[in-house]
Amino acid sequence: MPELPEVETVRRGLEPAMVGHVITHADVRRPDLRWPLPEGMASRLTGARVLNLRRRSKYILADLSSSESLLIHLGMSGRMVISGEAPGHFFQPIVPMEKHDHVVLDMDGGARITFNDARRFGAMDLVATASADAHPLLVALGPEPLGNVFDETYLVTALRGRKTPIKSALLDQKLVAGLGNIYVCEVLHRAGIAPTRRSDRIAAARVAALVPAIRTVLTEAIAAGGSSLRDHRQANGDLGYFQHSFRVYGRAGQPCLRPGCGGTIRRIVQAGRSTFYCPACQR
DNA sequence: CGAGAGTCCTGTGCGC
DNA sequence: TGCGCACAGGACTCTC
Repeated sequence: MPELPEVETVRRGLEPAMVGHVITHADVRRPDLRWPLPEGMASRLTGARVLNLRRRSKYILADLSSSESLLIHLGMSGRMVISGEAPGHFFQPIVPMEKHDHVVLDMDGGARITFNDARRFGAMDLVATASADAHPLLVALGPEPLGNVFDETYLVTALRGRKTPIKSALLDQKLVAGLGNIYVCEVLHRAGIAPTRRSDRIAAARVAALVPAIRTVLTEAIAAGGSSLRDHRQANGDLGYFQHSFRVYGRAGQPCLRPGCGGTIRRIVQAGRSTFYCPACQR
């Protein structure tokens, strides 16, 4: 699935097609994704103008002129595909309908937004804009890793007393919101911390070093348009290319890329998810 | 409460 | 070519 950089890339790609434009037609092609879609979704969207698109963690929020916000989560395999055109933008010719196209939005500028999600772990909901932050899916999320609240002091405090492996802690969206399996692996390699290490047994200085490592990896990944492995595309159809910058993810058996390390990347399983790391330079 | 396992769903790639 | 299995970028829900 899309992690924070992929979601941010999608959000940015949607902006020219959606922001300032009215949804002229909404086609809701099945009653549910991960959960039931909201009651009357198509009619509540039709005629609404998209005021802006924002991101919270791995969620996209479209604030509408109807005082509601459309909440979107891409799950593991969700994609937003833009076709048609918007004033000053040509995306691609309107694409024929495909399997797993679940929601289609036509904008008055001429763009069509198609939400496709094979595995249907994605979600959409409509919520009053004024209380969007209180939505059950958002209310317990931790700070944004690229925001001001997330800093060395916060992370040191948050990890204190946690016995869980640092990999699991960083995947916990209540601790910090937006990291997923790939970027946690990459961050831990850059910080030189073993993914299996107990969270409460990492020296404060090394925990502090995680903060710039997280910021750097996420920022670089956003600049690269995210990572395209299977499903992720930028909304304009382009592939992201941060996967070429992976130092550990998917590289089991290959040499560690840290200069002078000479170790070999290993794959282990933690909490049912693959972890990639270098046993030689991650401690 | 924290931590781990099970769960949802479909597609793909691999070994045989 | 077909079959079965492992695995996939998430995260909620249940159990201990």
